[in-house]
Amino acid sequence: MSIKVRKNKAPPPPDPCMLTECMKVISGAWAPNIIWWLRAGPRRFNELRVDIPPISAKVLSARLTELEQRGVLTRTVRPTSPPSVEYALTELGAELVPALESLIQVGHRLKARREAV
Amino acid sequence: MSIKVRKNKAPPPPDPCMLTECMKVISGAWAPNIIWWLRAGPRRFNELRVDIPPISAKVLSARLTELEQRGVLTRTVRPTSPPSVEYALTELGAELVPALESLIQVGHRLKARREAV
DNA sequence: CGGTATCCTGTGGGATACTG
DNA sequence: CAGTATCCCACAGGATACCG
Repeated sequence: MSIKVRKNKAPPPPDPCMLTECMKVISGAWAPNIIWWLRAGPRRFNELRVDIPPISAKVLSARLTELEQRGVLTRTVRPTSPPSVEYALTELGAELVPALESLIQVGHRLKARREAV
Repeated sequence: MSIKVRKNKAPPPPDPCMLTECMKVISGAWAPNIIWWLRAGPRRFNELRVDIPPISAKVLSARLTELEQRGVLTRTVRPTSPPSVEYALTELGAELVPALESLIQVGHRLKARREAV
Protein backbone atom coordinates (compact mmCIF):
# COMPACT_ATOMS: atom_id res chain seq x y z
CA MET A 1 0.00 0.00 0.00
CA SER A 2 2.99 2.24 0.27
CA ILE A 3 2.58 3.98 -3.03
CA LYS A 4 4.59 6.96 -2.01
CA VAL A 5 8.08 6.01 -1.08
CA ARG A 6 8.92 9.48 0.03
CA LYS A 7 7.85 10.52 3.47
CA ASN A 8 6.73 14.08 3.47
CA LYS A 9 8.04 14.62 6.92
CA ALA A 10 11.71 14.20 6.23
CA PRO A 11 14.27 11.82 4.84
CA PRO A 12 16.67 10.20 7.31
CA PRO A 13 18.76 13.11 8.57
CA PRO A 14 21.52 11.34 10.46
CA ASP A 15 23.54 14.43 10.92
CA PRO A 16 22.56 17.55 9.08
CA CYS A 17 24.67 20.18 10.73
CA MET A 18 27.57 17.80 11.11
CA LEU A 19 27.88 17.70 7.36
CA THR A 20 28.49 21.42 7.20
CA GLU A 21 30.93 21.03 10.03
CA CYS A 22 32.79 18.24 8.28
CA MET A 23 32.87 19.98 4.97
CA LYS A 24 34.92 22.72 6.52
CA VAL A 25 37.79 20.31 6.55
CA ILE A 26 37.98 20.42 2.80
CA SER A 27 36.49 23.85 2.34
CA GLY A 28 38.16 26.58 0.43
CA ALA A 29 39.60 26.22 -3.00
CA TRP A 30 42.88 24.68 -1.91
CA ALA A 31 42.45 22.41 1.07
CA PRO A 32 41.56 19.38 -1.05
CA ASN A 33 44.54 20.02 -3.26
CA ILE A 34 46.87 20.15 -0.31
CA ILE A 35 45.55 16.86 1.04
CA TRP A 36 45.79 15.43 -2.41
CA TRP A 37 49.43 16.35 -2.89
CA LEU A 38 50.36 15.05 0.52
CA ARG A 39 48.79 11.69 -0.04
CA ALA A 40 51.97 10.16 -1.41
CA GLY A 41 54.05 11.29 1.52
CA PRO A 42 55.42 14.38 3.25
CA ARG A 43 56.04 17.53 1.29
CA ARG A 44 57.75 20.76 2.10
CA PHE A 45 56.28 24.22 1.93
CA ASN A 46 57.84 25.32 -1.29
CA GLU A 47 57.32 21.95 -2.88
CA LEU A 48 53.61 22.38 -2.33
CA ARG A 49 53.76 25.88 -3.73
CA VAL A 50 55.18 24.52 -6.93
CA ASP A 51 52.95 21.45 -6.97
CA ILE A 52 49.72 23.28 -6.62
CA PRO A 53 48.83 25.52 -9.55
CA PRO A 54 49.25 29.11 -8.56
CA ILE A 55 48.56 29.18 -4.89
CA SER A 56 49.85 32.21 -3.05
CA ALA A 57 52.17 31.75 -0.10
CA LYS A 58 49.69 33.48 2.12
CA VAL A 59 46.85 31.14 1.34
CA LEU A 60 48.99 28.04 1.41
CA SER A 61 50.23 29.06 4.81
CA ALA A 62 46.73 29.77 6.05
CA ARG A 63 45.32 26.48 4.80
CA LEU A 64 48.22 24.48 6.21
CA THR A 65 47.76 26.08 9.61
CA GLU A 66 44.06 25.42 9.54
CA LEU A 67 44.45 21.82 8.47
CA GLU A 68 47.03 21.28 11.16
CA GLN A 69 44.67 22.60 13.81
CA ARG A 70 41.94 20.36 12.54
CA GLY A 71 44.19 17.35 12.92
CA VAL A 72 44.39 16.59 9.24
CA LEU A 73 48.10 17.08 8.92
CA THR A 74 51.25 17.57 10.95
CA ARG A 75 53.94 20.20 10.66
CA THR A 76 57.48 19.15 11.39
CA VAL A 77 60.35 21.59 11.56
CA ARG A 78 63.72 20.07 10.88
CA PRO A 79 66.62 22.09 12.27
CA THR A 80 68.65 21.97 9.12
CA SER A 81 70.20 24.83 7.29
CA PRO A 82 68.44 26.24 5.50
CA PRO A 83 65.39 25.46 7.58
CA SER A 84 63.14 22.77 6.29
CA VAL A 85 59.54 22.16 7.21
CA GLU A 86 57.68 19.04 6.32
CA TYR A 87 53.96 18.62 6.16
CA ALA A 88 52.41 15.18 6.29
CA LEU A 89 48.92 13.77 6.58
CA THR A 90 47.90 12.32 9.89
CA GLU A 91 46.22 8.94 9.96
CA LEU A 92 42.82 10.55 9.95
CA GLY A 93 43.90 12.97 7.26
CA ALA A 94 44.94 10.07 5.08
CA GLU A 95 41.46 8.66 5.37
CA LEU A 96 40.15 11.64 3.49
CA VAL A 97 42.04 10.58 0.39
CA PRO A 98 39.69 7.77 -0.68
CA ALA A 99 36.76 10.13 -0.33
CA LEU A 100 38.50 12.66 -2.52
CA GLU A 101 39.20 9.94 -5.03
CA SER A 102 35.52 9.10 -5.16
CA LEU A 103 34.65 12.72 -5.71
CA ILE A 104 37.15 12.91 -8.52
CA GLN A 105 35.72 9.83 -10.15
CA VAL A 106 32.22 11.21 -10.12
CA GLY A 107 33.44 14.64 -11.13
CA HIS A 108 35.15 13.17 -14.14
CA ARG A 109 32.05 11.40 -15.24
CA LEU A 110 29.86 14.43 -14.67
CA LYS A 111 32.19 16.43 -16.83
CA ALA A 112 32.31 13.79 -19.54
CA ARG A 113 28.55 13.69 -19.49
CA ARG A 114 28.21 17.43 -19.87
CA GLU A 115 30.65 17.47 -22.76
CA ALA A 116 28.91 14.56 -24.43
CA VAL A 117 25.75 16.65 -24.63
CA MET B 1 68.89 1.16 -0.65
CA SER B 2 65.83 3.29 -1.01
CA ILE B 3 66.08 4.94 2.33
CA LYS B 4 64.05 7.93 1.32
CA VAL B 5 60.58 6.95 0.29
CA ARG B 6 59.70 10.42 -0.81
CA LYS B 7 60.79 11.51 -4.23
CA ASN B 8 61.80 15.11 -4.23
CA LYS B 9 60.51 15.57 -7.71
CA ALA B 10 56.83 15.04 -7.05
CA PRO B 11 54.32 12.59 -5.70
CA PRO B 12 52.01 10.91 -8.19
CA PRO B 13 49.81 13.75 -9.44
CA PRO B 14 47.13 11.87 -11.35
CA ASP B 15 45.01 14.87 -11.84
CA PRO B 16 45.86 18.02 -10.00
CA CYS B 17 43.62 20.59 -11.64
CA MET B 18 40.81 18.10 -12.05
CA LEU B 19 40.49 17.98 -8.29
CA THR B 20 39.73 21.65 -8.14
CA GLU B 21 37.31 21.18 -10.98
CA CYS B 22 35.55 18.31 -9.24
CA MET B 23 35.41 20.06 -5.93
CA LYS B 24 33.24 22.71 -7.50
CA VAL B 25 30.46 20.17 -7.52
CA ILE B 26 30.30 20.28 -3.78
CA SER B 27 31.64 23.77 -3.33
CA GLY B 28 29.84 26.41 -1.41
CA ALA B 29 28.46 25.95 2.02
CA TRP B 30 25.24 24.33 0.96
CA ALA B 31 25.73 22.05 -2.03
CA PRO B 32 26.75 19.08 0.12
CA ASN B 33 23.75 19.60 2.33
CA ILE B 34 21.41 19.62 -0.61
CA ILE B 35 22.86 16.41 -1.97
CA TRP B 36 22.69 14.97 1.49
CA TRP B 37 19.02 15.74 1.97
CA LEU B 38 18.13 14.40 -1.41
CA ARG B 39 19.85 11.09 -0.87
CA ALA B 40 16.70 9.45 0.53
CA GLY B 41 14.55 10.51 -2.39
CA PRO B 42 13.07 13.55 -4.11
CA ARG B 43 12.33 16.67 -2.15
CA ARG B 44 10.48 19.84 -2.94
CA PHE B 45 11.83 23.34 -2.79
CA ASN B 46 10.23 24.39 0.44
CA GLU B 47 10.91 21.04 2.03
CA LEU B 48 14.59 21.61 1.44
CA ARG B 49 14.31 25.10 2.84
CA VAL B 50 12.96 23.68 6.05
CA ASP B 51 15.30 20.70 6.10
CA ILE B 52 18.46 22.65 5.70
CA PRO B 53 19.26 24.93 8.63
CA PRO B 54 18.76 28.52 7.67
CA ILE B 55 19.41 28.62 3.97
CA SER B 56 17.99 31.58 2.13
CA ALA B 57 15.69 31.02 -0.81
CA LYS B 58 18.08 32.83 -3.04
CA VAL B 59 21.03 30.62 -2.26
CA LEU B 60 19.00 27.44 -2.31
CA SER B 61 17.69 28.39 -5.71
CA ALA B 62 21.16 29.24 -6.96
CA ARG B 63 22.71 26.01 -5.72
CA LEU B 64 19.88 23.90 -7.12
CA THR B 65 20.24 25.52 -10.51
CA GLU B 66 23.97 25.02 -10.46
CA LEU B 67 23.72 21.40 -9.40
CA GLU B 68 21.16 20.76 -12.07
CA GLN B 69 23.45 22.17 -14.73
CA ARG B 70 26.28 20.04 -13.48
CA GLY B 71 24.15 16.95 -13.87
CA VAL B 72 23.99 16.19 -10.17
CA LEU B 73 20.26 16.52 -9.85
CA THR B 74 17.08 16.90 -11.85
CA ARG B 75 14.28 19.40 -11.52
CA THR B 76 10.76 18.23 -12.24
CA VAL B 77 7.80 20.54 -12.37
CA ARG B 78 4.51 18.87 -11.67
CA PRO B 79 1.51 20.78 -13.01
CA THR B 80 -0.49 20.56 -9.84
CA SER B 81 -2.19 23.34 -8.01
CA PRO B 82 -0.47 24.84 -6.21
CA PRO B 83 2.60 24.21 -8.34
CA SER B 84 4.98 21.61 -7.08
CA VAL B 85 8.62 21.17 -8.03
CA GLU B 86 10.62 18.12 -7.15
CA TYR B 87 14.35 17.83 -7.04
CA ALA B 88 16.04 14.46 -7.18
CA LEU B 89 19.57 13.19 -7.49
CA THR B 90 20.66 11.79 -10.82
CA GLU B 91 22.49 8.48 -10.90
CA LEU B 92 25.81 10.22 -10.88
CA GLY B 93 24.64 12.59 -8.20
CA ALA B 94 23.72 9.66 -6.03
CA GLU B 95 27.26 8.38 -6.33
CA LEU B 96 28.46 11.41 -4.44
CA VAL B 97 26.62 10.26 -1.35
CA PRO B 98 29.07 7.55 -0.28
CA ALA B 99 31.91 10.02 -0.63
CA LEU B 100 30.08 12.48 1.58
CA GLU B 101 29.49 9.71 4.08
CA SER B 102 33.20 9.04 4.20
CA LEU B 103 33.91 12.69 4.77
CA ILE B 104 31.41 12.78 7.58
CA GLN B 105 32.98 9.74 9.20
CA VAL B 106 36.40 11.27 9.17
CA GLY B 107 35.04 14.65 10.19
CA HIS B 108 33.40 13.11 13.21
CA ARG B 109 36.56 11.45 14.29
CA LEU B 110 38.62 14.56 13.74
CA LYS B 111 36.21 16.48 15.90
CA ALA B 112 36.21 13.82 18.59
CA ARG B 113 39.96 13.87 18.56
CA ARG B 114 40.16 17.63 18.95
CA GLU B 115 37.73 17.56 21.83
CA ALA B 116 39.60 14.71 23.48
CA VAL B 117 42.63 16.96 23.69
C1' DC C 1 4.28 27.33 -3.74
C1' DG C 2 8.45 28.39 -5.82
C1' DG C 3 10.92 31.32 -6.92
C1' DT C 4 13.60 36.35 -8.65
C1' DA C 5 15.45 41.19 -7.64
C1' DT C 6 18.06 44.24 -4.90
C1' DC C 7 21.17 45.52 -1.52
C1' DC C 8 24.81 44.62 1.62
C1' DT C 9 28.54 42.23 4.20
C1' DG C 10 32.28 38.77 5.36
C1' DT C 11 35.96 36.44 3.91
C1' DG C 12 38.68 33.56 0.77
C1' DG C 13 42.09 34.48 -2.11
C1' DG C 14 45.66 37.13 -5.31
C1' DA C 15 49.77 40.36 -5.62
C1' DT C 16 53.47 42.34 -3.77
C1' DA C 17 56.81 43.36 -0.41
C1' DC C 18 59.35 42.15 3.52
C1' DT C 19 61.59 38.96 7.49
C1' DG C 20 64.11 35.31 10.37
C1' DC D 1 63.59 28.25 2.77
C1' DA D 2 59.45 29.31 5.02
C1' DG D 3 56.85 32.16 5.97
C1' DT D 4 54.17 37.18 7.62
C1' DA D 5 52.19 41.90 6.46
C1' DT D 6 49.35 44.86 3.74
C1' DC D 7 46.11 46.03 0.42
C1' DC D 8 42.51 45.03 -2.51
C1' DC D 9 38.85 42.55 -4.97
C1' DA D 10 35.42 39.07 -6.22
C1' DC D 11 31.83 36.58 -4.88
C1' DA D 12 29.14 33.43 -1.75
C1' DG D 13 25.65 34.20 1.13
C1' DG D 14 22.02 36.75 4.29
C1' DA D 15 17.82 39.86 4.54
C1' DT D 16 14.04 41.74 2.63
C1' DA D 17 10.73 42.62 -0.80
C1' DC D 18 8.20 41.30 -4.60
C1' DC D 19 6.10 38.10 -8.54
C1' DG D 20 3.47 34.34 -11.29
